[in-house]
Amino acid sequence: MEGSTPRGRTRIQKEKREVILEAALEVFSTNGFRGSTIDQIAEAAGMSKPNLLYYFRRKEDIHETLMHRLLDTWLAPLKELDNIGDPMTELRSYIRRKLEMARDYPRESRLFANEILQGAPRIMPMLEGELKELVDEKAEVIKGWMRAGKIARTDPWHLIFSIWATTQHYADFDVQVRAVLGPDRGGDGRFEDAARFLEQLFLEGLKPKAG
Amino acid sequence: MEGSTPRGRTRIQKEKREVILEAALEVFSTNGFRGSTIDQIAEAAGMSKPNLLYYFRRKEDIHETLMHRLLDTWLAPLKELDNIGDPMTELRSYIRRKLEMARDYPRESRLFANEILQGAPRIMPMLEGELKELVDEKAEVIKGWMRAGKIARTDPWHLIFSIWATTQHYADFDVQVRAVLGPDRGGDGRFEDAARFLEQLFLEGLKPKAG
DNA sequence: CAATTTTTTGACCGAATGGACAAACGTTAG
DNA sequence: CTAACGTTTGTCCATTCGGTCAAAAAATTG
Repeated sequence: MEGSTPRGRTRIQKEKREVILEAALEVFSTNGFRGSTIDQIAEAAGMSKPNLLYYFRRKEDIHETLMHRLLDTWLAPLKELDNIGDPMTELRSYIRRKLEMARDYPRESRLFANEILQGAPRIMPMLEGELKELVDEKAEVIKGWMRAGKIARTDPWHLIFSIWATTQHYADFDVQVRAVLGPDRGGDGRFEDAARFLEQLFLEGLKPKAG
Repeated sequence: MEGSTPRGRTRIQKEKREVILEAALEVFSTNGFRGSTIDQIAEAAGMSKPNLLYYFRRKEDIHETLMHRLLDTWLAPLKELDNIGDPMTELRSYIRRKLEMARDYPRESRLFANEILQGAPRIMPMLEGELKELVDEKAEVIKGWMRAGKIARTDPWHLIFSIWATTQHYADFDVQVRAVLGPDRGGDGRFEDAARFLEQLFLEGLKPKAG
């Protein structure tokens, strides 16, 4: 007999859950959690509301599943920051990768931003646990680079914040960026321009001082 | 008694409208527009729902009034960016002022962020009009500094974006910042640390290259 | 094929929500 | 006192929304 949480998931269940999550990502990221309705998600997923609720019992279950997946993807670039390679190269790669994620996964970025903006009610423990540990660990790596005179001495935590802020800005504030740049400069090239600018800002700004 | 009610708005009306806007700022900035209810705002303002609706006919009227005021305040620092003073000093002042606004008016920042995140449905014309013009104008000022060799050559628009992103990050992503910094470093001092870091990043990153 | 299980949907429910409205309340002027 | 005006609230309404349920429709299995 099957238990309360059927581990055995049929082919249809797996597929439909994916379709729902994809639709929910679209809807949640543009309307926020409370601003989204199950009907909207169901329609975007091409099924009826009761049918959707057959796969996810509650609206919040969809959001939770989405958020849980997101975090793994989202932190992957930082995890790759390694103290093996050349510090400046490592930093440049990290900035590049984060900017690429803002370009290729803007919905995920907005979903995350929405959650944080509202006070992170559903992922607070994760921020104080997993995320803090990871950042602290990488801050140590960066501190090592500073001690070795490879990059300028500064606050590693705020350095990480500034990389997050500047790169995610191009996903979260995309409409503003495009509006300000206008039709000519606001096209696809904006990410290249941003990459060039950020690279210059961070690499020059973090050049080690003699002495 | 005559002339004591300019433009047909009594003293009580002015006062109560202020109370409501203050309450609405609190509620909207933490729950978003759709996530906020008139009842919540009314309770925060210390009055009944019908009474609130006596001062603002619709929920959206409150939001609109709030948003309109916000924009003036929000763009003031950039308007002050002047080509009279020393470029580096001007930039430092601008960064300082923006960071102070993130510290002192986080609710306003979140309200704005919420609006942009949702695609700026209510303020799009403003972004493409007033805001774009202002930024274009200031970009010219910055370009002048670059031509004069006062700061490094780079993209002025993305420079402005990066200042917006890094400073507003401390308001919009406040919970994440505090969670990552932890109880010790996440206290009131975090803004001083941020100011020090950002100053270093931008001033070093924008130092003019010889030649 | 029939039996059984999984998937889908129409109809429905209760709670929340934005908003309307008239009655009541308070204040001031005659 | 009354009349007039601005303010406040209890009550009500229509809609929306999250979620349930039973029963039909596919799909799977023996």
